[in-house]
Amino acid sequence: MQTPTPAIAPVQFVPALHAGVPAAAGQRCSTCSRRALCLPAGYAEPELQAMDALMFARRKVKAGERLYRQGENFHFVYALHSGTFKSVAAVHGGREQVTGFHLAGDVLGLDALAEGRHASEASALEDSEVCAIPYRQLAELSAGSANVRNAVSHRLGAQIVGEQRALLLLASMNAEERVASFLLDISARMQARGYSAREFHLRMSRAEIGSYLGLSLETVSRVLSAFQSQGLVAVDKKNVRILQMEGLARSVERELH
Amino acid sequence: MQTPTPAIAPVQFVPALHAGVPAAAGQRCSTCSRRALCLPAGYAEPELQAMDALMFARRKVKAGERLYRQGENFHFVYALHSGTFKSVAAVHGGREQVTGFHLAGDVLGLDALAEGRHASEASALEDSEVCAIPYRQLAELSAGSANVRNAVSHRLGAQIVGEQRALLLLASMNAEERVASFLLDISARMQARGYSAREFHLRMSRAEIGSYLGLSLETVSRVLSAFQSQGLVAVDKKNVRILQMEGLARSVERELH
DNA sequence: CGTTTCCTTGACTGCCATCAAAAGTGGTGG
DNA sequence: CCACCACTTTTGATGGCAGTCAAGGAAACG
Repeated sequence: MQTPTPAIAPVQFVPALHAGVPAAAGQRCSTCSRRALCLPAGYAEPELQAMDALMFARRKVKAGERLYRQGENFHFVYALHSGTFKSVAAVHGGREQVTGFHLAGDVLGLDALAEGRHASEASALEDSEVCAIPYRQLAELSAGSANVRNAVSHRLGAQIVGEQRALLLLASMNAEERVASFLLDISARMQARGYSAREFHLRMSRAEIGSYLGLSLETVSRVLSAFQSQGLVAVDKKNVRILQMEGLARSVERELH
Repeated sequence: MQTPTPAIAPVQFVPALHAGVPAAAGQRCSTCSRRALCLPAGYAEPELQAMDALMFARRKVKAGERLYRQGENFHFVYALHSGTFKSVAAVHGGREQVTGFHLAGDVLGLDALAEGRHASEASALEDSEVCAIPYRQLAELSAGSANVRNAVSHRLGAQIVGEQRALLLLASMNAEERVASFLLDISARMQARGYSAREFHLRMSRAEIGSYLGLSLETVSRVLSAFQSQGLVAVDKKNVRILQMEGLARSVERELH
């Protein structure tokens, strides 16, 4: 059997500053209030100091602005300090597909690892702040520290597992199960960030939820109305209050009739 | 805002041998015919020697046997030397969902990176051989070598991108587009391994294809029959011959009416 | 050779997309 | 402050795609 040339694209690191957008340089992880949620969770003092030494920039990103675009060269991973983002992949026919939503502490941009180019774009759903961490420097740091290696690996693994969960959702759930699953997911992530698990504000539109869940925006709206009339949730526009957490959970798991 | 305790589970490495199954120890990447396809693609001499020094085991896995199970502790990543595997995640209600198919050169088991436990199970679709590489040793190797780091990162990134592609498929394609997309994917991967892109043997059942594509097995069968009657493919049981590659590609992209 | 599993094809049903319209919301500028 | 416009959301009516149920046939397995 002939072995063709390896399919591994060399990762290009261009040591240029990211285009546009003023940035406050020199952020310190060691004094950051979001540290426990973020990439440096579990770092010891030496690694924290090393992260500090990177002196990476914190950028403000306004609602609707993009952090990176599909096909763009890979320079930075972005730690989401505050705000909300969506990831969007453009499909062949110009249509867009939302592949994920991101909250504070999430790390964006890892989908560029394979090809050295971003496979999706990330845009802000509200005014947000991100720490732009040069990936090459992070990789170098990981050579010297098992903690850094583990943290990066953990993020990558979490993204893989998260996408697998989304696959399960899309492949095997009906509309009600998908929407219930979505609400519970957001709820758990809000709680993990210290917010209420029972009441939160959705930053994304029905159309974006629908794209993410593989449903039309009308179906999302209808299911939310149905949940409301069943007394499971109270929905007022983008504000959601969960009234019966277990009822929602049952909506997800009731596929074994 | 209160920051809760970090959600990072410590990865447990138990230095025990993998249970059961006789194994031929001491494989050498440097003399392996699959090297160019596999994890060590792009390694230089020093890294190859280091991989050789791991002296990891090659295991034979018979059709139907499992490499690891959901929830099992993470010890090894598996480089698929020959054969075919499927990854399966069990959903809450006992139902199963195929999350991927794997061919020679693919690396299995990376979904355990996040939690230290496998998030899915891998079972062989035919008699196969895998190289069981102790992850802890691979991680240590990656501390010293940028090539090893890049190779591992590249695999992780490829898995992320691959799952994103599957998300797009499930969220936005109809049955014909999904099946066409599946056939083209298998075709491209066979070609990348030096086999014919136009004629191959599917190792998986219609039910497994359906689970992977989010379709019923009957629908998979019907779409294959339809493609056959359109002269796009010739299907005989599990043997597939692609007659009009462009026709299939058009089936995927014709969603912009 | 019998048994089991897999595949194909048909008939029917139902879930959800699509089309459509009305009501609500937010932003802008006169 | 209010009028105006664009956008989002909700709700209804309809139709189509694919799931489900069912049965016959083919292949694989022991």
